[in-house]
Amino acid sequence: MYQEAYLAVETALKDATGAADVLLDDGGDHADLASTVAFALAKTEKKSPVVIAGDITKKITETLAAAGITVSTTGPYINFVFGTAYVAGVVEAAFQPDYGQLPDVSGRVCIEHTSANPNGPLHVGHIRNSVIGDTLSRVFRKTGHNIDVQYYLNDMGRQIAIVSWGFDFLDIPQNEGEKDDHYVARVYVAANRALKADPSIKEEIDRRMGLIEQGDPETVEKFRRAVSLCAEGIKVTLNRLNTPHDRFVWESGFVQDGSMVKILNRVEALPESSHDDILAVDLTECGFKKEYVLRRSDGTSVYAARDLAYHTWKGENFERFIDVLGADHKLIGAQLQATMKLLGEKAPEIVFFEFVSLPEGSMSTRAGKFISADELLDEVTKKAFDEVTTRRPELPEEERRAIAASVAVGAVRYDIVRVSQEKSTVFDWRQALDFERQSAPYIQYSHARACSILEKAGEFTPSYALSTESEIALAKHIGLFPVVLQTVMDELRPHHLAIYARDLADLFNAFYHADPVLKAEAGVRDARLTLVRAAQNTLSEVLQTLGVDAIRSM
RNA sequence: GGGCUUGUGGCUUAGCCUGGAUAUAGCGCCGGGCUUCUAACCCGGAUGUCGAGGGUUCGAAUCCCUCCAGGCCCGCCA
Repeated sequence: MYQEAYLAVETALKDATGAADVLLDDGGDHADLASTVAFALAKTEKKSPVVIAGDITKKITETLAAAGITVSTTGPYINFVFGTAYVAGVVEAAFQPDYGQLPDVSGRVCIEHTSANPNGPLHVGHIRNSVIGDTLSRVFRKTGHNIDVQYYLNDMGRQIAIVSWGFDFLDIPQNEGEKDDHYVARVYVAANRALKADPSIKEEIDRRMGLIEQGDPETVEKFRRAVSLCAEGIKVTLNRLNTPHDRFVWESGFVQDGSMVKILNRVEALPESSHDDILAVDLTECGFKKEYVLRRSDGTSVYAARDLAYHTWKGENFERFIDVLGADHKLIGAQLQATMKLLGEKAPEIVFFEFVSLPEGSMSTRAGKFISADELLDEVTKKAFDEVTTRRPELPEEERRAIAASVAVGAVRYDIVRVSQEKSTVFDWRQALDFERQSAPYIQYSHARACSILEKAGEFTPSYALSTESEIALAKHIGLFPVVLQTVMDELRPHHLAIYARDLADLFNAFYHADPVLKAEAGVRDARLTLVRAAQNTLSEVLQTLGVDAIRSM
């Protein structure tokens, strides 16, 4: 709908002016679209922009009127307002199930997100990765992509060697009811403490690192057990957050199947590679000062080597592959991309997000200094349950618990996704526990209100004759949903969708207060019910794309 | 030291890539609104040197340069 209207305006302006770029933007409060092309033409035509704007308006008014678009001039600005046909078209489209869903496109897309080291539970920093990655995944699905969501499990790292040492030498039993990943973190923290107190332990850790690379069965089994235990706990948290993965890819798999050695052999053949005693790629040509080390002088490989093999595999199986990574991976990520290109392989697209820190400083799993995602979810759920109990004491406890769970996940996700990813943030309990405007519960509440109206209304005949200011504003915003999805796709920045959802809820609430629905006279009632249904459907689709439950009552 | 990145009312934040009409919202503050479709709501008000300075332009929060401040990275760790 929007695309067609945009195109009609653009074509008319191009025909009238002959300009290649007719400088269209969204018009803000003034209009649905606005052009500042008159400024640009003022130089060449040696006339004032105001006169030019007037002339252009005269030329195109009639053509666009046929398309239901009103043209007007305010000083040098040419404004375009979409008419009733557009509004009706939007509401009709949004009335359909799956509004915003685009037809399937060919080519598989891999999105890798979270991929936190399995040495402890996910904390509030990790889940920024999960929420951004999962929201992008949902937007990709919504726009017709066949996607595979992956978690890369670093099961060969030093921290796993430390955990496995802790399990062998520290007698730390699991507490009653303690979640597996939290238990692993406790062992990890204790092992690190022991390591600090007695540096000779380092030798044993190094020995394990060598054994794991050689594929020593006993060591492999020890690592595997520790990693599995932690990963199972992490999966529970991911499911709670509505950020599930299609598969977990084990780092060690690329050593075992020989693909890492294969890719390292190809790297050795590169003119940019140096292999006196280590294997490294010289990336100074690509603007990097540091060489990219893949194999140590003792012959063992580093993480980057497995990463190269993993991404080569992705390139063989996916049209596009996107990694969501913390900003601390910017350098290593760029080096990976550069090396993949030198090898003639497709490079990953990388979405970076900045860090979440605590008011007292940055988080550290090793130091046990973090707020876990589980703790956050528990606290928010508790608050949500109290809220729902205050507001809806008549509901059975089971239902109140279900609402609280949906509200809590929504609140946590929205609090994260609403901020653009390039901003570093400080975790704030007050904000996390705020269920008012600019929160998912606010949007969920609008949706529940719409559902409530529709339930009370019963059957009605769809009608598209809208006229009041708040009706039109709401309908027009509904029409922007597909545009916003496209923006998120283009920029790989999901916060746009969060902002859109908040604005949509704002407009629905304004309409709700300004224009009565059920009590309106017959004809108006049908039209408003149609709008409510379209708004409810859009809110539901947006919430689902944000990974938030569109609950019907709260 | 070098690289990347952020700086918008007291706090949090959109807009910046692709320059344009009174800079987007929330929290907090002040004042109103529940006999009316769910008040997790709505309406109104106060609060801004868009980090600082220079430049480009008819026009700069937006582009360029310099500086200041915060975050991240610069390992034969992952």
